[in-house]
Amino acid sequence: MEYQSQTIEKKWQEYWKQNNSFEPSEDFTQEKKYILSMFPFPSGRLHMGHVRNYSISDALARYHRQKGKNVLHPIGFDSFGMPAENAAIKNGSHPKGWTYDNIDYMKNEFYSLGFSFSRKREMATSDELYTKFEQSFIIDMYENGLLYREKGMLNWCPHDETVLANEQVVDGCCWRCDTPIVKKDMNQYYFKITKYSDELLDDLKKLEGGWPKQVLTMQDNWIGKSNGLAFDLFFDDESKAKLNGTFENFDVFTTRPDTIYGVSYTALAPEHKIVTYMIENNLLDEATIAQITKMKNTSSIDRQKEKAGLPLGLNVKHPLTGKIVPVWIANFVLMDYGSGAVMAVPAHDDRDYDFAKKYDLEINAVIKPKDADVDVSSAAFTDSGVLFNSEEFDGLNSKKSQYNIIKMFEEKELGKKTTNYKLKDWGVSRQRYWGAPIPFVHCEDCGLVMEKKENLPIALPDDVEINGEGSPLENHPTWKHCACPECGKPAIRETDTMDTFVQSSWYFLRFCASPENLEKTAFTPEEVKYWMGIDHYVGGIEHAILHLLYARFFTKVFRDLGYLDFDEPFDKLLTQGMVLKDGAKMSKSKGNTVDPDEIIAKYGADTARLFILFAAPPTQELEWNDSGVEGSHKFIKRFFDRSQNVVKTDTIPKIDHSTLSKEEKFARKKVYEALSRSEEVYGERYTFNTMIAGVMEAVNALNTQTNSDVWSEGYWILASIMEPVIPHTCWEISNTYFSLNNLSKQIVLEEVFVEDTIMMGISINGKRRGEIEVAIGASKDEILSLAKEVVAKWLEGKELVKEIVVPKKLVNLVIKG
RNA sequence: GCGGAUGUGGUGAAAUUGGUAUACACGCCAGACUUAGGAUCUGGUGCCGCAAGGCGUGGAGGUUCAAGUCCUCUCAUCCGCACCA
Repeated sequence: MEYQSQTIEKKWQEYWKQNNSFEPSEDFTQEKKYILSMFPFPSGRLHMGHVRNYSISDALARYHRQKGKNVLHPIGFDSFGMPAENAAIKNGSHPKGWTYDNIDYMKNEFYSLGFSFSRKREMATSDELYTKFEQSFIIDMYENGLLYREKGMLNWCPHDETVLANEQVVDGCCWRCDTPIVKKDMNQYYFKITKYSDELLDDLKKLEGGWPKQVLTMQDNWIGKSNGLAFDLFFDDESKAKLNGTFENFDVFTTRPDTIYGVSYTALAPEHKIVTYMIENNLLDEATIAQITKMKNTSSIDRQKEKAGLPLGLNVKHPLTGKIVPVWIANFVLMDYGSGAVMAVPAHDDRDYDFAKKYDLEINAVIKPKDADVDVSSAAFTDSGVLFNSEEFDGLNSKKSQYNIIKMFEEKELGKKTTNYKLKDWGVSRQRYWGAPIPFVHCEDCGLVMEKKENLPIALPDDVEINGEGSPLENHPTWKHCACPECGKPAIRETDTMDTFVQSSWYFLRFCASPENLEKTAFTPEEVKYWMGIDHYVGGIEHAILHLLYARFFTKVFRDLGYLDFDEPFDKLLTQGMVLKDGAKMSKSKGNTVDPDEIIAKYGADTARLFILFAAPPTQELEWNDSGVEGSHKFIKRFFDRSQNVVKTDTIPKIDHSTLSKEEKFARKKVYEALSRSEEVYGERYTFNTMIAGVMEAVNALNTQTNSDVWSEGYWILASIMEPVIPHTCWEISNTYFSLNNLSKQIVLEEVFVEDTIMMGISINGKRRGEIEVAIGASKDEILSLAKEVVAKWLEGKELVKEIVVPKKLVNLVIKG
């Protein structure tokens, strides 16, 4: 029989569907594995990145199923989001119809690739049931002070007409459409993720070993914890008078208190409240105000190009020396970090230095290298060192003096030790239609009121006009009008919807819910206790910060709300590399995409899966290569074709190893080597490419002999090992010859590795000069004398200095002269 | 600038603890079978050299009997963060 991918693949896909082959058991006494790939956005069609993602998780799922584990390998769709609305604007489709059509199409693609997902647990986050539970969680979070509404300067994307979280601003532009963002003052809902800053940071330690180092570092940097000193700078009397007595002081933060005697000016962010006050009260001349306004309206990228600022005509007193220090506005001071004001030590900070040089401000060095003088004539000295010109702290090193100076500030109540974070609260409201409505109501009498849980879900109206102008919910004629849940009077429903990252922050918990209970609860404590944490989470590195940080945050919140009792959701994280073509990431705009459907039609799903897992280890980039795909296809054909040598059997053949020929023994050894390598690969290393290479070697070795028992045993095992990679082919072979009995746990027979003789390399001074075959029990002397014979011509006339025998590996002879 | 990686044949890549560098595959070359081959099978293929031999894991040193692997320095590429006080 010739290999017909179409026939075989259709046959088994249908079989798996009919037999519910991949549904997890509800028996919680069994050992479980929860294997999850990051769920996709239903963009329309699968791309190769998806195929790679799910090929990896499917291989792991199928492997553990063979091992007898209770495997949860679910799939869903992250189905709210802007592209559905953009499609609506572009071609008049309805976001809902567009989304669910895409889901249907993509589901078919998934099953045509043979992925072993639990069909009963399929879901989409835009399902009303999902929204219902999510809104309920939101209410809980609000009640517990983890969600709040506040007016603030927000990142606004003028193109998408919506607010963005700090995390969604990339290089000052919208992460989705690349439009430069502007700041806008408006009301917004926030999750209090900063409450968990320390825990999110500290628990990264628990993930070491399970998560890639790079991701841990990225999260660490993102949280951006830094320790230092915060203290107040007081205005002199003249400045106080200028400010009409409204401000006495402002506070600053520094991580380098050791440099404090070098302060020669201070700087405020242009958005600082003192600056705002001065502008509003006409304390600055028009030219200055114009400059400040211009500075504020400059994008963050442009602001970075050159340091700029201007003096405010105010002075503060140095907290230790009492010296008068001028106050400036500087464009490099960020309003949203620390207090939006800094003490400037140009001698020991690059930014302060540039600024001081530009405006000819004092540069006072107070730190010098341990055994040298400091020179700040051309650049700041930013290393730590030894203090001088620092009164009582002279001669101390930076570290020691930091401690002492903070202590002194605290004793004199001038300031205190402080920790700052880059992490900000997560702004979650979006002025869009296709998202989960935020379940609140604005009542004139009662203020902001939560919706009652029995009224959930607050579902989206279907009859909306989506034209890209404003918020469709805001513009809807009736939807927002409702009765206040508290007093019953007419009120206005919140028209903002939630950031889609809210849905992806808990979907993995929803998958734990038994299909029987879907209507009743989001999930039960027993269900999540059994299935979580996720044993393997597979996805792209692009989610290293946003999604993974938010999901960790939600897990901790849910723990504190009593829904679950663990700290971290993802035990092991596998970040797959990108799929490239011609050296660049596959993308429609570059026109270098390969359509999975076409590959399936031409070669079959198994070929696509094999190529993807064989061409590179999963964490590395994968270069798409058409002839490589051909090669994978050829191997499957050959593997299928050679199965003719197998004799039908329901149990693995028993073979007396001692009676076999050399080739037969070798073939068995290769088969079992492939098996033991597969254990390592599926269990811990995930380098599927090496495992597949091992199987290819085994097939090559089987091909050098004709013993039908050896063939049958070999295929019994190889079809089992390869089933997670090329499931259709392996089920076909296993069904034809083994009644599927071989798709189960395999046992490594150590006897096949026992050999009578062994090859050893001979090297002289570390250079390979020959090899010998020695009996397995040969003594060191026997080995040495044999080795010397083989390399006799190299030893002639030389003095033998040392002899090293590494058992079963090699002999190294050291010679001189 | 800070942080994280990665550098091995013509190509994708192996080498688990320092122990025969280049497994497996692609490509290429030769042969077989074929009306034909972009099918299939068999063999060859790191580089230089007729050979003996020499040289080879980005580069330079070092440790070791032995280094792709460990140490020091350096170069290149990729990714992330980036005026974070």
